[in-house]
Amino acid sequence: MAQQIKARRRIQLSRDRVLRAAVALADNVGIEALSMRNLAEKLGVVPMALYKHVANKEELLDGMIDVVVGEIDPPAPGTDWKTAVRQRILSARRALLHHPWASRVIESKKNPTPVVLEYMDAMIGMFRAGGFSVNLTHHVMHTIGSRVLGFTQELFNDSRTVDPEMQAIMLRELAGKYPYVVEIAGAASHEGESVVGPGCDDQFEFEFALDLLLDGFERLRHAESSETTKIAESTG
Amino acid sequence: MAQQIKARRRIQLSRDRVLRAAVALADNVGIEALSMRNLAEKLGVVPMALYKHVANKEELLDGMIDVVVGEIDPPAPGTDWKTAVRQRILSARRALLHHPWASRVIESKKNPTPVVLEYMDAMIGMFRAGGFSVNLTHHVMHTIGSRVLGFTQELFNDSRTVDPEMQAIMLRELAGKYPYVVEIAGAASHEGESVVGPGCDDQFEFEFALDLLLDGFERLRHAESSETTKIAESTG
DNA sequence: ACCTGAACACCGTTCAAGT
DNA sequence: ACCTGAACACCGTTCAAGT
Repeated sequence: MAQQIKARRRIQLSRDRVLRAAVALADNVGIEALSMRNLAEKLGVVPMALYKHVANKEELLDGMIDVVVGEIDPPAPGTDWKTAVRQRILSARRALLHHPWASRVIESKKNPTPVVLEYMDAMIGMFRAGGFSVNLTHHVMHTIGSRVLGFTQELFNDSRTVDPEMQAIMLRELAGKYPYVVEIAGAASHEGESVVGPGCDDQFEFEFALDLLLDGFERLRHAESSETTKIAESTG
Repeated sequence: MAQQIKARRRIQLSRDRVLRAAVALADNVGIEALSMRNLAEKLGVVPMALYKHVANKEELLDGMIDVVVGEIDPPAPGTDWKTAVRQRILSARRALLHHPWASRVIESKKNPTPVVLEYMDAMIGMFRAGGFSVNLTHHVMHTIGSRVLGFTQELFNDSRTVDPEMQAIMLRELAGKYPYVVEIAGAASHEGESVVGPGCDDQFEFEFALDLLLDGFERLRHAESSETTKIAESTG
């Protein structure tokens, strides 16, 4: 019996196994509850054993990001830039939604991991292939911001589990203090159920914003290329 | 001498004094180095004394956010929605830039503080006064996201102090691996100085994105009101 | 040479003992 | 009743002692 447990613990620890266990643990208990000690226990290993495979917690988090970004579908070949960008971003969103902690960890890093850099490079390449100039592509990438990885920081953070206390307060007192907020919150939840929650359709809002941005980019690209055409005509 | 020190420590501790000291400390040493023990020492007070004025660290952070949001200029009266929104957001940006930790703390909260709610309410009110429907305002607020408070999460986090190691790596190896990233990084730093850093003009990029969004919103509002006019005409 | 238990220097917060 | 020192239950990581 004890031997069996020992045998199970003997499954070779590898960087990959450490990272996958860390991702699973963060998915289950939340990123704030993920600790080196905690993760080691889950793997049936002494805390210091982890340091064979990751230099420190920072590197562990880097590796976890790479696992998540690795779940993003490869770019679809042979489509126009707008469709290609849209599809890839929505795929990134799907991956990120499976790991709610990932966006926060990505933000907290000050240097992107090679895997993230590769993703960004491919995205920039889509715009360049679509006829955007280097400069316009640069501005466009800044404008799209974190949405390029499928997330935005929501100021009202968690719309799924609305604090019932918050909900109660909102309805009585706050309707007088924040009439516009309440007006919008009320309009968003015409589905029934509750008056405040479950809030709005996050996917719809994400795509609404994404499409507004992509339409804006398209307009700027046309303006840019007609600029060039005009110059070519006047000098040609 | 000892009496003098004692006297200084006797300056009445108040919630306000605690919050201001916390903001100053976070400004100086960074949010990750701000601890209850740390802050207490700065105030010449025993750690537990703080708990008289804030229930816990969470509430301390809430209070700190309120201090920062309180630095945002009031909305300018008597201008069109676009100018008013633009000015307020740029003022928010100015406030947030003085406290680099603030955006991260705001994001990490799951319920907005009353002060943030009030700010949001005023912003929503600007759109409503500008003729936006409740639904369109809702979508617009989601689209603008955290930019409404003057910040976006930068995926390449700190453009001011570029890691020299990163810089060195980028130039040699990575130029082959991430050609598009390097192309953009190169174009952004035509000022001279260094090839990668100091990167791009954050303020320009922020305003570029903000204006693209505001233009998009304006277009949608016009589409919406001409919709209404058409219906009014056909039924009138 | 490799592995690992104990220890270090922190945290936020509880709680009981002091005034 | 108020204040506060010690203690609790954590953390990431170092380091020396064991094999």
